[in-house]
Amino acid sequence: MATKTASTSLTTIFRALSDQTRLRILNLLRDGELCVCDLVDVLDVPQPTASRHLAYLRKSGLVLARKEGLWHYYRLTPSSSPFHEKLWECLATCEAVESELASDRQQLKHSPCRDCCD
Amino acid sequence: MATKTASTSLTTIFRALSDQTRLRILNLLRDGELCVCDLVDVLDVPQPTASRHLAYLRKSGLVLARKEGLWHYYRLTPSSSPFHEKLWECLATCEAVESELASDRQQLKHSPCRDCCD
DNA sequence: GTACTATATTCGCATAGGCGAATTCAATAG
DNA sequence: CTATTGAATTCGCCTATGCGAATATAGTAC
Repeated sequence: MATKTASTSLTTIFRALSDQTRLRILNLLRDGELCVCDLVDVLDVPQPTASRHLAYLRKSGLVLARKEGLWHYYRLTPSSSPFHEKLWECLATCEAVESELASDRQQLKHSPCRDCCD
Repeated sequence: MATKTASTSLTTIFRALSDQTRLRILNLLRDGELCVCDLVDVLDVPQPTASRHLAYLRKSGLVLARKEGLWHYYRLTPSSSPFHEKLWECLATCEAVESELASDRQQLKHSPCRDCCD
């Protein structure tokens, strides 16, 4: 199973971005770390769905997790290569293409859960 | 089928990049346009495979095709938005991550078919 | 210990998408 | 017209992956 890991790392990363829910998660994390409840709230998806996609993003190395009591905070992995840096720059331009991404972040600002976790 | 087109255009593009063969094709096209026979030669894949992936890239808007007699030339779609531009910049950094992409382009320089088509 | 809460994982199912093989289409040459 | 060549498409088959539902885990409070 791990035989082709090395040669497929880039495709794994792009595949992580090829799902609307994961793209929305990554876009939301651009503002800083969020707990799963924040994401569930803004994305309006079942909690297991959010967790599943976060697991995918963790495995592909795009996000990092941090536990604090019951809350698990996720954040974007800091860029560690020119590729990684360009990828985040590319992510930052996605909002201009899809309005849903922009409205997600707008909603985040007014989220009551966001305030309590901050 | 076209109901969710608008909300999935970004994911469609990232999915196009999430396949190793398509990634190799896009990377090769960074040097300029190539015909299908060039790609088949360098990628070492069956011709229908190359055509199938090129069709995918065409539909996702990442490449443009041009006919000239029997030959079909493909090239990267010129960037038309900040997102598109960043995506190509990101593509340009992929070679440093995966050596296969770099060796593909090396091979292209020595390809006899490349010379005949040029 | 039990109860509660936040998150993660598993299961079963359905769809998407990749591949090899064969076929078809398109353009040129004779 | 036929033959040839470059490219595209179709057909089965198989694997990957997304989802909803249910369950499990982990941490806190009592």
